[in-house]
Amino acid sequence: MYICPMYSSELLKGTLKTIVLNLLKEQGKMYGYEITQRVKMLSSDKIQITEGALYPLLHALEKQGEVTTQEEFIGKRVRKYYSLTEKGTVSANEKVNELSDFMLTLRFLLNLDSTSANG
Amino acid sequence: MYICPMYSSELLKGTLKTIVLNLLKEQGKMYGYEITQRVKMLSSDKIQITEGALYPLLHALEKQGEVTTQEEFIGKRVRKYYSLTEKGTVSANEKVNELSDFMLTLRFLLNLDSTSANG
DNA sequence: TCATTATGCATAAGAAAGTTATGTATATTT
DNA sequence: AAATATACATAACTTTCTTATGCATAATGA
Repeated sequence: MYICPMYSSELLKGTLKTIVLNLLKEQGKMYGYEITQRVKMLSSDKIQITEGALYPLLHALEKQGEVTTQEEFIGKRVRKYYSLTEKGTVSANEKVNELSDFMLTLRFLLNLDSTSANG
Repeated sequence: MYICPMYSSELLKGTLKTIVLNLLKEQGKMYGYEITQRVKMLSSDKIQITEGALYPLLHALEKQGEVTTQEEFIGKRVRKYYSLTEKGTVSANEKVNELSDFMLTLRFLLNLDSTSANG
């Protein structure tokens, strides 16, 4: 049986924060578990954000004033929703632009550019 | 005066090994300093590989049998040339393919696949 | 009904892979 | 002569993950 391989973990390093900020920007507000599931789904299981990586990141973003939180109770269980502040929105845009630029540079460095005019 | 900004260092993590293996594959053989300079040039100074990152990586690659070395003297100064073994060539191809795939996934995740011509 | 899986948060210990700093030495440029 | 460039190497430290653990509620299935 074929197991869809995840990317080696080094690759996620450095992009996780960008992914999370961008999701929050697009979705308005999300809670931690939801973020892990959405990334898993959107990446066809090739990116699985671990809780040990995500929650500390979210806490750090809150501490730095890039996100605010809002708790909601589903029955007896709490959900902690995160949404971007203005600062976080700026940061999200910057991060996405930088990563996009970086990927262009990488494509050039690795000679991955198709023969046509784009890149 | 405008300083061309380097990418935040997290981004390089996870891609350095791929970059080095791919350069060696394309160039046949290279020495450490040459690698740093080529990446700097090809990236318009936006990626600067530090020696503290590069040399330990090259030593690890040699230990794992992915590269072999060959010393050459330029006057009294030594240059240590690295070239890929067969194993290293396989590894280079795998790494580049994985990174390429990962970037596609990222573009999708981050909604960077604009319908128009730019990104 | 009881076990398993899913949902949902959190944190601590450890590993990986960089940065920064330092060291040594030769060659070139100003 | 001093500064910069070339060329290697390694140690201490930091960042940022993974892995492991813990707690608790909800849903599913045998």
